Amino acid sequence: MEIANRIGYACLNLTLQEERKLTTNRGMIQRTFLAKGLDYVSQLSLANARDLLEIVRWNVENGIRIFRISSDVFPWMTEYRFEQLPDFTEIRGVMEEIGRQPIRLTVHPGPFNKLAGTGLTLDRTVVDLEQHSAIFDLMGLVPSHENKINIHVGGGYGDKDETLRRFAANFRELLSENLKKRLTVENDDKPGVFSTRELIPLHERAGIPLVFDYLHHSLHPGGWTEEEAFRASHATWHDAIPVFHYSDSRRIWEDETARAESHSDWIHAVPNTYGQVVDLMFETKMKERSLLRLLKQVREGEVVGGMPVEATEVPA
DNA sequence: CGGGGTCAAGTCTCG
DNA sequence: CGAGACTTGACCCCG
Repeated sequence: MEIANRIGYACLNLTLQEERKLTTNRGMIQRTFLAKGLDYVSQLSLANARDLLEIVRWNVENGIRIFRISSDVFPWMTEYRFEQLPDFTEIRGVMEEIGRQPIRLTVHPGPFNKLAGTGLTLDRTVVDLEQHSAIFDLMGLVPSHENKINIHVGGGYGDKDETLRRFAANFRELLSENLKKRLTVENDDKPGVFSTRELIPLHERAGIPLVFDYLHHSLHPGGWTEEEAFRASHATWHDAIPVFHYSDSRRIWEDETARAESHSDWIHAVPNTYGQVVDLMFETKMKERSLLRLLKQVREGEVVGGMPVEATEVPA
């Protein structure tokens, strides 16, 4: 039995963190960065990369075939180029080995990235996105949406149509070819920003594939049913299997006092994929543990959360 | 060495 | 009008 083409989770492996103290999030505050500089950055980056390789291998061994890499592997990466790090050769060796693993790797740059922004905000966004793209270059990965760099538009600026025009123009004019081939945009969960329906013009203008997030859609459907938004998003992908994001609402399943948009610890329902092939990124607090539990439930033929379990194969 | 205050960035929403 | 949230807690100082 299979839930989706591939399934995955984001950034953090609780099992390896607890059992072997593995983490890819070693970082430093600004004061330390200014005091210690690139030597210390290099040291932490190498340690992060080595742990990332272990985590990626663990995923492959456990039937997990997509993984979102943390944006914290290279601390303060907007302030230097990777080639400047003293341990660059060694770091590159580890990153190349990560790139050779049979797993789909993605990133999700942070909420400060505003490609529809202006001035210094826009400048910083371009640098941050380019560095995420440079990570995939470092891993030797051919540019495509297989390794998506996924962001939100992240602001309506009072005029959504004009905002999307600015986003598309900045995309065309300011980004490298490799980055353009990797960038995707995700529907947001609040009326002030962009639902899937509102993002369609962005795809039409710039050819950017749309990531469909089920929970965000439920909070901000923007006049479309889940199936409409799912199918419209699915149709925007041409060079890779779509990656869609799924999380259950903590309020509905685990704690009625939680905010509706907060993510649950566990996976309670399997999303409807409408007969289409997708890769699913699960955003749960229990990370790989919630996926292992789901895979076990599927193997044992349980119907998860009363929803149909789809398709046909799960690793033993 | 454990606990708590603090930590780059933008934008929106809520209290 | 300030705090909290966002894809992800971790750093660092002090007692």
